[in-house]
Amino acid sequence: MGLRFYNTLTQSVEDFVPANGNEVRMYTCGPTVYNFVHIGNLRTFTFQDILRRWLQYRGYQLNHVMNITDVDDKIIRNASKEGKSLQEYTEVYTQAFLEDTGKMRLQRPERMVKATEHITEMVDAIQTLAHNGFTYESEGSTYYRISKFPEYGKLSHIHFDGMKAGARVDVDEYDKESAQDFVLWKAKKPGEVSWDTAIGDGRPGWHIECSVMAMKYLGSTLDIHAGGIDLVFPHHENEIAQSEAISGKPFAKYWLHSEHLNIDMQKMSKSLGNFYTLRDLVGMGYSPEALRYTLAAVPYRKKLNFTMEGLAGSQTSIDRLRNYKLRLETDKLGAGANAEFTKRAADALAAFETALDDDLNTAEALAAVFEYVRDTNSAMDSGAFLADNAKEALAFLEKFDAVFDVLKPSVAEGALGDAEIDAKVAERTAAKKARNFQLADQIRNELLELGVVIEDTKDGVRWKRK
RNA sequence: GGCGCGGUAGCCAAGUGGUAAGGCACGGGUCUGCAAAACCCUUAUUCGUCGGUUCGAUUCCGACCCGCGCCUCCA
Repeated sequence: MGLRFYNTLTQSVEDFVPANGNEVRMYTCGPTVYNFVHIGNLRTFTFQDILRRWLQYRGYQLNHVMNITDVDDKIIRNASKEGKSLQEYTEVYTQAFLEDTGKMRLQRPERMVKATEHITEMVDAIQTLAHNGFTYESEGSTYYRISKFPEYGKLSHIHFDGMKAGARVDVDEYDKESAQDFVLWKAKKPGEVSWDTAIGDGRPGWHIECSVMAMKYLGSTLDIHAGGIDLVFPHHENEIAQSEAISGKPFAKYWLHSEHLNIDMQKMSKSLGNFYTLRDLVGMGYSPEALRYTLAAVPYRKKLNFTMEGLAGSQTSIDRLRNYKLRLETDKLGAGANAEFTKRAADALAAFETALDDDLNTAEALAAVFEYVRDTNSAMDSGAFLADNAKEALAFLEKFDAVFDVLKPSVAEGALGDAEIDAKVAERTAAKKARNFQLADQIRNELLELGVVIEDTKDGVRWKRK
């Protein structure tokens, strides 16, 4: 079976077949730049990164657009509170976003686009919607009339025919004809940033930017649209309503949504004091790779229960893989290949690929890796694992890392260069040979303080940076 | 009230109508001048509860209990 994804639109797992051969046109909802990204945001972006990498692994050519929302209520409020312009304020968090996602090793989309740089296109789109009869004006704002779009609710599978008892309704939005109608263009309020346009002086509603930018750069029907599960309603539902009312075509074929994470079984929130950004965790001594691994290891449609114990465990898991790689590179193995392990390498790779093809089952993919690592570690001990098998293992690790990208340490190299460390290690080895253990231990401790760990193995001494 | 997700070893977590992956932690061991590091082994007769279907269910069906999400801004 080939690559397949769970599609929110159809609520089923479907074979993935993009419209144009190998090209994948993908749009993902990026950050609203009013703060540093927290680990919940990063779960979604890490999922999107795994998705990107797996599509590439499978030979697809990506054309991925991500938006940056740089105008919205929170941004306007916070910017004015700090006495900054919109640009000054959002620039800080846009840069921080790029830095943080870089540390997380998230690939950059082919194109990142800002809402404020597409005001003209949004106005055009709203005028087209007006022309097609999907809008109405009220007190200077323009609204989308949901009743004109019968398929409204098809993504979130919410039925709006007849309000249910208990459903909450915005009572104060009296200027809307219907509670589900949403704003396309908000009339200017005193003191707020605004654009004076053909449809009035104001600013865009939240949803229109994504419809406009997605269609501008990717055409009227996307292959994949992805985001966090909370965006299904209303954001993505509204994007569909807007886009399809403009183009008359399906907006996206596959809708992929990632689940949220909890912290120690509870929702992450500032009031509970369990709210973390990448910067917080790095400040506590955790590596970005440990977070990356933690977020990637649980399949994206499962709620992820984030714990500090789990984060530390991820670092240990990564270390184990790094040690394994180091061992493959340094152990003195017999020449040739053991056919048994050639087969196991192929089997492990097949299991790895099958798991990721199945709606990105990262947990199962990792199981395939670790099972192989354990088997071959034992075989290296027994001598059954030969030099060419090690090459196969390294090739497998390379494929693993093309997706998970956790093997390369991101810690600074520290004060010592490789040559200096080699010299120190040689000095210690000589001391050991002379049975001057006091000097040997002293050198070992010195190196340890500089973040270098010495390992005595049956094939000699090797070292690594901690 | 509507829609949806989940409850598998101390923790994280995969999975299937045929008898429970993997990771972390704990414990044990190998190696070692001692250590460290590394590596290996061990850990669920059992998959929320109660019924049903079946030769057989953790896996299907029903009921119930518990936790969570969305329906309003939210990754």
